Amino acid sequence: MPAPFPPDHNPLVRKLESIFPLHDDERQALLDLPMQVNVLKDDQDVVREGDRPSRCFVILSGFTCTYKATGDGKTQIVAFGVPGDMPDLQSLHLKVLDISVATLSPCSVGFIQHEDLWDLCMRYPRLTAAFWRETLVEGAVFREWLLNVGRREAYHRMAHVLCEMLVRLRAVGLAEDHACNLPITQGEFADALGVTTVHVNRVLQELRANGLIELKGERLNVLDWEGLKQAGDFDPTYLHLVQERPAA
Amino acid sequence: MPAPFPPDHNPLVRKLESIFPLHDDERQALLDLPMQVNVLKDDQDVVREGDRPSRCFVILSGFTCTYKATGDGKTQIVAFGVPGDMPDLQSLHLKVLDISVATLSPCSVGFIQHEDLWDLCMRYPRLTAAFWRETLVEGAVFREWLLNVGRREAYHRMAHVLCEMLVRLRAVGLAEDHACNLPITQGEFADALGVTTVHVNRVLQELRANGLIELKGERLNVLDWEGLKQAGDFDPTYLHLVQERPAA
DNA sequence: CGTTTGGTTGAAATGTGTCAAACTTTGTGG
DNA sequence: CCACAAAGTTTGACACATTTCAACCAAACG
Repeated sequence: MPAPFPPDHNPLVRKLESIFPLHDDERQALLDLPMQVNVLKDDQDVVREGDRPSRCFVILSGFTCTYKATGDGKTQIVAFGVPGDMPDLQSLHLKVLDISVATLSPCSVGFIQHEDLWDLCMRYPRLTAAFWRETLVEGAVFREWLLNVGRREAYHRMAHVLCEMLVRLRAVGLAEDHACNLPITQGEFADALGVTTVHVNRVLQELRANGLIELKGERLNVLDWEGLKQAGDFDPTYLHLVQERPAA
Repeated sequence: MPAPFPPDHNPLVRKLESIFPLHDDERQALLDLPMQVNVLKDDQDVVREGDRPSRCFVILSGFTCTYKATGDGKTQIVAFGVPGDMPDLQSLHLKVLDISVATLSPCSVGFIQHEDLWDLCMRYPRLTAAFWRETLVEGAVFREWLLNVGRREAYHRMAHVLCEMLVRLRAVGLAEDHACNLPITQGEFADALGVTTVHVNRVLQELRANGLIELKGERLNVLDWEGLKQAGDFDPTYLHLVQERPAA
């Protein structure tokens, strides 16, 4: 079955429009893109480091993480993926994958053949720009994470990532102003922040004690958005959204 | 004055060919690209976070660093730039810069108007792919650095960056098999690795004591390449070079 | 030469890791 | 709907990598 999304709730379209204004015909072309939809359980690899894929995928629902591992098995999450994201879009140009992508929650993903994507880009040159831009924004997030991991203490690091996730989810209509679902365990946060699970736990308690957030199960509630932004030294410019919708 | 490089030593061409095979006409088109050459002293900003450039630049000679800073002034270097690199190529698609680029050594850089680059990409669609690919490889390096900073101890981190620089410089013909010039101070390494200058110093001494490297002034000499690669947990796949020339 | 920049050293402070156990929630099958 | 297992969270004590601070040294430079 093809993806059953009303045009304006199609995750791919929605995501691209959050960073690039689409014309009607381009939007339609995206909706018409041949796509093989797969439903995945959580904690499953979608693609693996070393793969040489002939297709890439878009997240239709659910969350993923993009990760790498050191020789002795320590893993670092380098990005979280939310609906609309294409975590291995790079494979269009880079033959062998330098990252793995796993599901953090049950997901449905749409596989798109590289040749179909090439085709689309030929027919709609502005879409080339849109996809290129998407990979560039992804790169900007890597840079910010590098600053985050390299130069901020764990407490601030955690706050920063929470800010980012909330803003990104708002941009694709998957978060209220100050709350969202975040199916990310403390162990996964640890791998994203370059710390241990134990420390993530302590730092989260601090954030809670300071009245900045509630976080229980998959539910994140930001009690003090200004405070959290400040704690995370967060400025959304690097996300390069067409227009950050200011949260009330 | 236009860049006085014999065709095959033109840094831009050389760099692109290290990750993308060019046809003759494409190579010529690159050589004909209008370019304003500027000579810069070391420790100067080329572009700054927040800028909205109408051009981007290619490094013709010298080294740069791309960096970001936290609100309280700590800086993180997210990439080193070597001749042929275009550290702010992203500005072609992202209006406002989320990074600053500074010279690490005296540099000559060539500024290219965005419109001229657009033009070129129109006339030679494969060059669009080449430039896109360049930004993707840059992204792959960010990811590896994230793993490096997040999950490796300072000693291994240092070894990793040294391996990377040597391989990248070899790819553009600026390093012998096991030695190169590296105008990077310990303070700058510190900002790249997310540690302090003091610690970089101690870690370098360890690398020297273990007989892996000599590093004095700007000169890096790798005494034990296999040992350094192992210490750095280094696998060059993520650099996506067309063909890693195996060092003897 | 004196001045600046970058490198080196040591001792004490600290953020984060490690280990190991207990607790809580979630999901599943009987 | 309970019972149990599995997964995730929380806690404490201690170890350790790295920071901090402060001084000193060496090389480069005008």
